[in-house]
Parts: sequence; structure tokens; C-alpha cells
Amino acid sequence: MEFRHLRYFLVLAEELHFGRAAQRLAITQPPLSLNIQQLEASVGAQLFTRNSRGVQLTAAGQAFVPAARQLLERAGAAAREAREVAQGVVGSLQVGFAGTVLYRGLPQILKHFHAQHPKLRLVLREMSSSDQLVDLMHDRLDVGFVHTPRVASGFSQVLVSRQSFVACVPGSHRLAKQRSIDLATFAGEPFVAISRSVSPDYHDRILGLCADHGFLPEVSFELRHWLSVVSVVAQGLGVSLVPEALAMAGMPDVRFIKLKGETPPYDTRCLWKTEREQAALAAFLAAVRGFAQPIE
Amino acid sequence: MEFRHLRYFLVLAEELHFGRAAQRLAITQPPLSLNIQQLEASVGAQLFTRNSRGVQLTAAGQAFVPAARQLLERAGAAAREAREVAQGVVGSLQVGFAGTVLYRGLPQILKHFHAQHPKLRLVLREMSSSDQLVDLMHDRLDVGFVHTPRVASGFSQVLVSRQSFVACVPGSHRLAKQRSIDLATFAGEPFVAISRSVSPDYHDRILGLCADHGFLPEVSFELRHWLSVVSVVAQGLGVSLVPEALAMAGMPDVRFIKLKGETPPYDTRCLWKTEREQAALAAFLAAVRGFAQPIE
DNA sequence: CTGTCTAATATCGAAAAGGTATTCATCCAT
DNA sequence: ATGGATGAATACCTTTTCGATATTAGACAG
Repeated sequence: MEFRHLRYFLVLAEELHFGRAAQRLAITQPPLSLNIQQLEASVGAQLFTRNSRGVQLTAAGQAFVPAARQLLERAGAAAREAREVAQGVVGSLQVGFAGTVLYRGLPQILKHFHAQHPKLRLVLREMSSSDQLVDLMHDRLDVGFVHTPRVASGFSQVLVSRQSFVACVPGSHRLAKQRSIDLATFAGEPFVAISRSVSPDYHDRILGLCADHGFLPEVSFELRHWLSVVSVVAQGLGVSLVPEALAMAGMPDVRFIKLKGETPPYDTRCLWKTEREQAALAAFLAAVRGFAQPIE
Repeated sequence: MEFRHLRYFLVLAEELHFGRAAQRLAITQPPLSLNIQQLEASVGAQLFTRNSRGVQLTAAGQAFVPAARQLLERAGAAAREAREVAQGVVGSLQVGFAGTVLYRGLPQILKHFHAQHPKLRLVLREMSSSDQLVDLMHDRLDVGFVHTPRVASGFSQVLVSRQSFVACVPGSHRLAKQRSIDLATFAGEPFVAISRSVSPDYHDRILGLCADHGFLPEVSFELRHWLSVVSVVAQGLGVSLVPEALAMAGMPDVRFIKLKGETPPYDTRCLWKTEREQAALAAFLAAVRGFAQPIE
């Protein structure tokens, strides 16, 4: 069976006359007769009756008409869809992100992108930075939002967000009125931390900062959500180090205080394989760059 | 786009290696390369990337895989279905019937037929005998169950049911104990008739019978269902003439009495265009013949 | 730098598609 | 009946296209 057979069949099914059908198909009658015979042979059933009263569809032929029409339509639709995927009009992107990027601009990027490309579907997967690197390498992800500063060769990146950590203390705390704090004064304070299983990046980074200032924090609480961390601090149960974005959350009974001295910035980068040439990816990156930090 | 392209594409999409794919397809590598190029040209998008790291599907190619697979499957399914329609395994038959054939064996025929050919769908249409003849002529019906005795040329028939009319009187009626009745004695009796709009055939036939016996029945009730007719008679509200099959209904307080003298039989015939050569029709007629009256 | 691997290109023979001419069957008018 | 007209099938030929063989081009490893 060939597509040509289906086209010829449908026209003949309309005309019910070999001569006229051939004319409409811009071929002559003998090849049309032959093609219909070939189709009937490949289907394994007679599709037309040719007798003195002219050409008629058999029951099998009638059943075959909608099937043939659908096959041709679907073939066209399949080609069109593949073309649109190639052009980045439709399709889907696998997007990985470290959970806290949800507080660092990812929602805005997604909203902006979706408004511009409503037919492009984004499959969002919350993953640790290191897992994202692995999946990006194996093409299981198209882009990733990670905290890892080191970038493998063959990858490109855009800085999405650069934030420092700030101290977070209860409003009633003895340091609450300070303009800035030396982190070393947190030594011995009950410490509220983000759970390592949720955000290993943040957890390790914070413990590393404390170690740099000569103490190991006494972690009394370990929470699975940044807002929970701030809540626990607000209730006077301890102090913490949090990304400065949390200061915008507007929680009561809590103070966010700058740290004295240089604290290394904590960056979020958007990462992708440089060679990857998906039109949908290019569109997404354009949206990301619209929100990117100018510095790099 | 040709089916061959789709077959080649799917194998290459699995192998991701022109040499091996060509081997599986029992062709050589150059024609495979060419066919893929042709497919890409007709789709209007690159489906594979061929670089040093080997052959990879593009996003468009990935989107095209399920479409190509479905096209091939549907093509096969379409051919199979047409073949089955030709063989009478599946399909549908347009069956016309005069309403009262429901009391003359049609349900039994349908039940028997459906048990033997569960995948053959019957589209049943209740129609007057004359309308059926018109639709049979124009191939809008495949078979009809009619009361009309006259048959146009080019049609074949089977006698499905031959029944006489019998008198129907209340159990308390003065004639209830008679073994047989002269129809003329019904002159002046309140008469219960089937509605003409429901069964013009029956209605006209019954009035004709009365006229033959020299009277015009005084129709006091006109019902739209034969069982209603018998019910009304059972309640002593009148007498009637009904097909003898009704005697089997087992209604109480009612007597069915043979008519004296010859009453013309009232036949039901199954009718179809002789030339019509549908496998499904042949199967249906076999079922009809299993229930047909031996005479004719 | 050479050998190997893989896809693309060049060229040729075979198969198949379509065109022209003709035949065959049927219907209609004479 | 019979000759003509109509419409599909068949015969035969030309052109296109498909696939095979041979070769080239590019990337990578030793």
C-alpha cells in the first residue's frame, strides 16, 4: 500500500468513474486502473464493483474511505507537527531546578516564557544540582537551574541570581537591633538549619561559612522548607543563616541582619549543553536572559 | 512521504546507525541515507543529527517516531478491516421492518444471527412496507421485512411468517364459546382496531376483510399496540380481528376464535436485492432462512 | 600521520510508474 | 440482430526512481 494508492482511491470513490478520476489526478486512465488493482491486491479485498451500471463502492470500499482519508490527514499532521517542533513553536523542554530557585526568580521566568510560547510545554523536575549535571550530560534534561559553581566543558551558563546569606534572629534577640553582625557571635547559639536531605547545597554551604568563622553551629532544628526555618526563628527558638531573598517574605517578629566582612555570594545559574540546538531551548534561554543578572 | 520512508525511519530511530539499520531493512546503506534525506525534505525538518558522536534523533525526530508508528499501524488496521468487511466478519447491515414483525419472529432471527456473528452490527429501522421497497431499491436498505405481496423484479424473498386473522372476543361475550365465527356476525359490534398510523398494512387489511363480509366495523377504540388491542377486548369493550400469533400471548378473559370460511393468509416476507453481494447480507439471509416457513 | 569507522556522493542496472494505442465488454439506437 | 458509443482492462513503450556497487569525505584513535 502506498500513499499514492490512497489518494487515487479517494478521488475514484468520489467520482465513481475512472476517466474523470484520472483527469482530476492529472494522470491517464490505464495507470489509475492499475493502481486501484494494486491497492485492492494489497488490501486483500475488492473495493469497487465495475459493471455495466458503472463503478460502485463495495461494502469494503465504503469502510475503507474514512480510513484512507484519515491516513492522509494524519500523515500531513505528523509532518506539520515535526516541523513545528523543529521550529520551536510546539514541543516540550525538560527543566531541572534546585528547589530554592523557586524563591530566586524561577516562577517569574516561567510565567514570562509561558506567556510568549503557550504551546511549549515545560516539564519541571526538582532535583539536586549534582543530579542535574548528570542528567544534563546524558540529555535527560535540556536546562538546569543549579547552585554548583563549577561547570563542565561543553556547557554554557547564565547567572540567574546572586544573593548573600544574611543572619536571621528573633525580634526579641539581644542582637536584633544591630546593623550588622559578626557571624562568630553565633557560636553556641541554638541554630536552625535547612534539612540536608532537602537542600544539600545550602546546608553544606552554611555549615562551611560557620566553620570559616571558627565554630560548629549547634543545630537544634532542621526544617524542610525555608519559610519554616524563618518561622522557627520568629518563635525565638534559635538563629539562622538564610538567603537574603527571605527578607522579602514579610514575616513578623524576625530580623534579617547583614553579616560583617566578606561572605562569598551564593549564585544560581542556568546551565545547558552548548551544542544542544533545540529551537525550544533557544526560546527558553531568551526568556532566562531577560531575567539574568548583568554581572558574570 | 511514502510508507517506505516511515518504515526506514523507525528502524533507523531504533538502531541510530545507518549501516545496521540498512542491514535490518535488507538494503544497503546508501539508499537508506537517501531515503532519510527524502523523508526529511518532505517533512520539512531535520529528524536526525549525524555527527562524529553518531546518529541522534532531533526533537522533531522524537516527535515523529510515534506518529510514524501509528501511521503504519493504522494502515495495516485499515486494510484488515476492509478485508473483514468483505468477508462479512464485521460490518453493518441496514434492516428495515414493518413494526408488527416484532411479533412474527424478527426478535428470534436477530438473536440467532447476533449469536453467530457478534461483530456484525444491525441497524434496525421500523418503516412501512412501501417505504422499505423504495429504500431497498435505492440501496439505503440491505434487507426489509414487509407485508407487501408484490415483489419488484430483481428482488428475492423468503416467506418468514404466514398467519391468519382470528376473531378476538371477551371471555364473557355471547360468542365466546363458539368454535368458529362467521365474521359477518361482528357487524354492529363495537370494534377495537390497531391505529392506522402505526400499522397501515394491518389496519387496511382488517377493514378490507370486514368489507368483504358486507359491513363496515364500528371502530370504538384505536390502539397503537397489538397487546393493547387484546387488553381492551379483554375488558369487554369490544371485539377485534388480530393475527393468530396474539393467541399465544396468554392474556386472561379473552377468547381467540377461528373465522369461518377462507380468509386470505397474511404473510411476512424478507426481501432483498438479488444482485446485492454483501458477505454480511449472505450471513444474515442464512439466519433468516433458518426461521423461514417451508412453503413458498 | 595513518588506519578505521561511518555517512554522503557518484554512477549504473533493474524495477516500476505513467503515457499511448488497442482490445474487450456492455449498452443503446438503428 | 448490428454497428456505434462508452468505459474499463490490457499491451507495449518511455521515463522515472529505487537500490546496489564503488568511491569520497570527515572524524577519531593509536
